[in-house]
Amino acid sequence: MHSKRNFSAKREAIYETLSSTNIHPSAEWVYEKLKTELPGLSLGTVYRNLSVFKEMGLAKSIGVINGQERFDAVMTPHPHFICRKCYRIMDVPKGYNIIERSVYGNVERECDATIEMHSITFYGLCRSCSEEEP
Amino acid sequence: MHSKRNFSAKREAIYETLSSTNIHPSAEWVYEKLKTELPGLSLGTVYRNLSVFKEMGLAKSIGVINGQERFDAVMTPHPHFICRKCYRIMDVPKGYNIIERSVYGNVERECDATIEMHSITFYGLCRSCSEEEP
DNA sequence: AATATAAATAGTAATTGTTACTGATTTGAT
DNA sequence: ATCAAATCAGTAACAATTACTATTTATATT
Repeated sequence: MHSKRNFSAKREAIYETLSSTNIHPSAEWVYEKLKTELPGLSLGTVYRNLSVFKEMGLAKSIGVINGQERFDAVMTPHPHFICRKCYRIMDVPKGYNIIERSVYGNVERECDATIEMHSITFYGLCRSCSEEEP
Repeated sequence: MHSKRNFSAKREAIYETLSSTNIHPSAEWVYEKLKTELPGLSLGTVYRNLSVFKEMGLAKSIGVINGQERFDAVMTPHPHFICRKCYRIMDVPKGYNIIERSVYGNVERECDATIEMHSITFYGLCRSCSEEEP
């Protein structure tokens, strides 16, 4: 739709890689994925561009999972499931992101703060990890 | 109640410091707080004991916030509010931790996984940070 | 109480993910 | 084609955390 964004070739490739996977990759993963196709790519460039995307509102951080920051180009708010064993991150449909009306106001009063957003994360074991549990 | 736990003096002090604050401290904060009272305390000891508490089920991680892991000794599941500017973490009453019955089952089906827990986090600006916004 | 055994610690070094810097390259506008 | 601004590679710096080792402290046994 809006594919011409005046991105440099590398920036475009990084965005393309990020947005066409659902694994919520780390910078390292994006770098590994691209470096065969773009031999002259630097890991620093991946980090820098992921920051750029965050500032532009084209990507967000899922948080630091097992020591690495994980990213998502899907900007529609939705929960995630994180496997406590393999750290796989899966999307949960946005329909499950609902916090009951009235909660925002109540939490704002409880915390004396302005709430701008919320996030819901489910934790447990993915299928393949639970099959190999003790 | 269960104050005699056969903890070493330092382990006890670290647990006491962690459990008697509601700021959800980092290892560094616990260390700074204790080092006047326990001049021979090592930062590594704080890290190690926080890990021990996690393994023992006496503490849990709130996640890595602004580059530092933050801890909580309150084990009853409850949401948190995190200020996006000062990274203050506040407790939200556990009554707001409710995920509608049926959601766990649905998410398990959607993700092909076993859900063990969930976490809800609210983000925004705390009072003092919103007063100094541009 | 003395001694053996295990656990915990200080202090330091090593590791890891990430960020900052610098000089070279690429890009976009003229 | 030219030039200023943006982007980049490569490396160094950084910060949080973990690992390691020698020493100390606690616990158990006699």
